[in-house]
Amino acid sequence: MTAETGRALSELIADRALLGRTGTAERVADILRERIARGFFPPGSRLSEERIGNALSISRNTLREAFRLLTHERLVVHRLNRGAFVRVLTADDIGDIYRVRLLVECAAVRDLGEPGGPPYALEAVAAAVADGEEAAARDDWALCGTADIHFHQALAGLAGSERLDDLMRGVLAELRLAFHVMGDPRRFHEPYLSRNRDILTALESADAAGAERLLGFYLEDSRRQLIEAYPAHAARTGD
Amino acid sequence: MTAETGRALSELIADRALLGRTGTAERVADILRERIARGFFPPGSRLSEERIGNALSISRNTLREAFRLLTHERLVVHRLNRGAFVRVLTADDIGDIYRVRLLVECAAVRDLGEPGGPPYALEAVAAAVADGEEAAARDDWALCGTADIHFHQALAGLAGSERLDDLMRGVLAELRLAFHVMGDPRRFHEPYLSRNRDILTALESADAAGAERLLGFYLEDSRRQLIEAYPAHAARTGD
DNA sequence: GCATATTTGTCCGTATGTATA
DNA sequence: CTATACATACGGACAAATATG
Repeated sequence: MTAETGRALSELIADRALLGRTGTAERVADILRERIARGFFPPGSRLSEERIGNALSISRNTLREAFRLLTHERLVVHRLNRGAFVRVLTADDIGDIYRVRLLVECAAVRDLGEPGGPPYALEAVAAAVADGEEAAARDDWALCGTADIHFHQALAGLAGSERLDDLMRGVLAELRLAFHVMGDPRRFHEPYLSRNRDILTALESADAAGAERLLGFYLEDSRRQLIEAYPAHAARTGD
Repeated sequence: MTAETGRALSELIADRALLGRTGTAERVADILRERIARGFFPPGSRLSEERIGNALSISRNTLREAFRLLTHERLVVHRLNRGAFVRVLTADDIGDIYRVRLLVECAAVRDLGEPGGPPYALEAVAAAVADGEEAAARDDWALCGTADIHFHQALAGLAGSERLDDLMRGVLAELRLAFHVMGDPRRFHEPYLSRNRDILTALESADAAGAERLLGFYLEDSRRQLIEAYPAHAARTGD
């Protein structure tokens, strides 16, 4: 058992007290999803049915249902007769994720300029920008990464589509897997703080076209930086 | 048991011979997905664990895993302690589906005009148009609806994104649920045959902007027609 | 290459809680 | 209010595949 795995299991046991109510499988999936997002279960690690089932005091059948949920969110891969593993993204995955982001996020921002759309609801966007700046002030770069993801989720949310929200929630959760195989989160997240605020400012000035342009540059820069830094680690964890 | 349900169960038993190998739950989900798409299990019908499990000779645990898969595809809703039901779309759902279609399909077509994109791969689009025309010639309007969905899936596929393909596959499968509560499929599908071909022709002429414009009108007309015809049935099946 | 131990895949039977008649 | 039907979750069982020595 690795040190990370041991710590993750302690946290799981602590969470056990909270799952008394309804929908056990969904609750288990929620817990595992958060552990994966936080990096307690890093990409590539195996999710043992026996070990996690014992830690949470749930049956294998229930745990397997939770795995199914996470598999469909692409956070877990299921290899036949070998079990469940935390997904390891390829460089192609990252490219595809950014293709989706560029398409959806830019369209959501652009359509704000069209007549007949709902009134701007920038509260969530502004809150995410503030959270990111606050986290940076406290040198909490993991939290800053979370705020950045919330910022982009809020941008996509401006489209007002339940299905696009689901898509982006999933895609950005996947992207987090890539963050965990990158070192130096500060160097990766810090430069984008001010660019997030610039985009918010443009939106508040009703300059949808300007916001879209800034966002396009942002995503292209981010994609390039991530893909260039990625392969070194991918070679280690791929199979 | 209704007549439709009885027929569906016979078909399920016939399918039993095919699911001997691996991944039982996925195979069961495949079968149920096709039955739902074809309308053997119409929107609103209950999917009894015992009945279907007996018909397919599989255990409840395996069947429940199949239900989970379909639930995450939004084809099935799971009400706590009441079981699994084929989903009944609301008018809002249809509106959201068309918002996604407009955004994704138009962007996929538009980006074809940009430099550096992959070479046009219109084979699947052209094949879907031909399939639709052939089905119409044989008065098979269910098959014509299938071809129409394949046409739009192929359009979205021009973006070359695995995740967008998944999104559109799910969204268009949902849209099929709406088709099943509408009568007169001929009146609904026939007018769009020539419009599909017009879009294809524009793409073959490298006129991405023209294709995008035609597609936008198409989707707006289709959305309006569907939503106007929908509420009469929604009132009957909604709860 | 072979034998063993571990882990997963599938299924059953049962106890409990919930909604409906 | 009681009774019935059903879904949920559990624990145990066995076969099959994999990993380990």
